[in-house]
Amino acid sequence: MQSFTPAHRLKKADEFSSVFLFKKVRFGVYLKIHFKPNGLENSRLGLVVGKKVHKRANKRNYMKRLIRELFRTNQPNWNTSYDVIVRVHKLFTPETFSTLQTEFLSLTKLFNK
RNA sequence: GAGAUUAGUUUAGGCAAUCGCUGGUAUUAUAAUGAUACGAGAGGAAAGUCCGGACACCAAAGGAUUAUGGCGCUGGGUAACCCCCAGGGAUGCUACUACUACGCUUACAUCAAUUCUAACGUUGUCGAGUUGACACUUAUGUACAUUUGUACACAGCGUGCCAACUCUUCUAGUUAUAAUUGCGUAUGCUUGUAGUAAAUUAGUAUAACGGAAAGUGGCACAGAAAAUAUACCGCCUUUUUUAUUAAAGGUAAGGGUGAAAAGGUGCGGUAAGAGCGCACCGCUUAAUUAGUGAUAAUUAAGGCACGCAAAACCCCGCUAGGUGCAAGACCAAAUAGGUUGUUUAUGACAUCGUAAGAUGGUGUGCUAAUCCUACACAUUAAGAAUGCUUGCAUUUUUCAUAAACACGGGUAGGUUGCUUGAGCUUAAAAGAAAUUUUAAGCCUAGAUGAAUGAUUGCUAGCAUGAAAAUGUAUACAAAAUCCGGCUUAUUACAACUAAUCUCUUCU
RNA sequence: GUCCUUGUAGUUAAAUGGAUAUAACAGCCCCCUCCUAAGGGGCAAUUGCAGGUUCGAUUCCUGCCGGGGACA
Repeated sequence: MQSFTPAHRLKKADEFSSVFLFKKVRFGVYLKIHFKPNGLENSRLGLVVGKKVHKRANKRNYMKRLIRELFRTNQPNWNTSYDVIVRVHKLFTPETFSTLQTEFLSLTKLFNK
């Protein structure tokens, strides 16, 4: 089921820091993905988009929405449920969206069934 | 008329499908979340946080004063304003008028210079040199007084001028004609160029636009003088001298300095000058008239006394209590703690010592937990009743410690504040406008690691293209308690307004 | 979210509203030395940006831009 409810969000600071401390990272040109398998029914997503990527809020919000959409469409294919934190460290726009999509899929190929 | 640029105002594409997200309403299940259906879901600046408010809490009897900050032409609008509308004056820019200078075109006449040609002229003229005379200059010497001056004599160099002689060149010079250039006068320039202290008229733009005649301070350098005016070069008079040399006095027109020079321009006037007098303009004061008022106009008087800067201090008038929705209100876990309440348990012991105290035991702390060791702390007081062995025991109250439960505060967390409002749309009325009033209709985001997205199709539009068609479908930027403004960002699309420039046509 | 503070050579600082913006260290060039060090001389700033007030602005005023910090 391709849905995205509040149960799919990482919210507390403890949850974030536990994923960071697990120290499993995958790098790409635009993204950095921290992940940790959790024992829950759902995978959960956390996003980090810093002000250094772009100064304006509308561009940062756009990037967050795109990543959330990719997470929503792809996470039912994963073998178990993970806690995932995606960090953006380069600006992308609607023109570079397709390269971002291929990058995200290659980075999350590990999780697939 | 067309195009471009700049500035400003308005607008900020539409319809549909699939998969998702956040609220709302209804139904239904479960017990607080799920399912189904319906309908809603980002701006003109949501931004910057620069002003003004609503709202909430805190403080505060009421009033006044002081300090500090803000504002500052007039009238109106507004809940309020560093906001808006209208007006006043000021300043800048553009054009016009007037004046000045320069340039160009054409014409005229005369003068000057240069050139060409012709005539006259060669007993001439120009240049250079030598000699001499005179004048200036004055070393030096002598005499007299004494740190220097006076008188006399006076060489040489140099300068000026005159005379004579010598040398060199071959045309100088005069007259006439023509050409060129310059000056002058007049005319025109179908926007020629540049400027103008105080000014005229029109248009347009700008803004922290009270007071410099309450007081204190400032105005570098330059310059005579920088705010109590003053006199460098000058101008004039008188006296003086061989001499425009010197002295005294008058003056501030002109020059010079500076960002700024003590009302401006013109005429008269004067020895030269001066608001000394007059005309126009500006300034000050008073009166009258017009206007709600800022202010304007007119008249009279003054005769310049009053330079700039308050975005230096300051003075005058008006105005402001503080903190911000993370305000504030409510519910409330674990752990710890509470001058709270109830119940239960334990304790207030032994030896030595006159006493102070010491030792041991017991308890608590230190540990994730247990034991040992070390360390730290505590080991305390008072009253009543009953019994008898009369100073002991028991009971009880108070006290201390521990545990449990309750209570209240309160953290994490949650709920609320939260969106019906100085609201929006339409119409009518009042007003010059900002704006206001009335009537009818409407409900239009509310997130919290923070929703409003992704994909696809059609289409308005834009670009390319003869067409078919192809491409693009976009600028600046996203709510965070809510409103009114200001400031800043943006032209992608479309419309309108103004200014400037270019091109074309007509007169 | 509400506030405070600050911006000057590469760095750290200075400056009365008055003219080529000052000093130290670092950098570059030249001199000195056989070479280096030390020493001497020079260069290097659109005073964050844009407006305004003023005869004149690093300084005064306004608006933007950036840096740092505080509260909870």
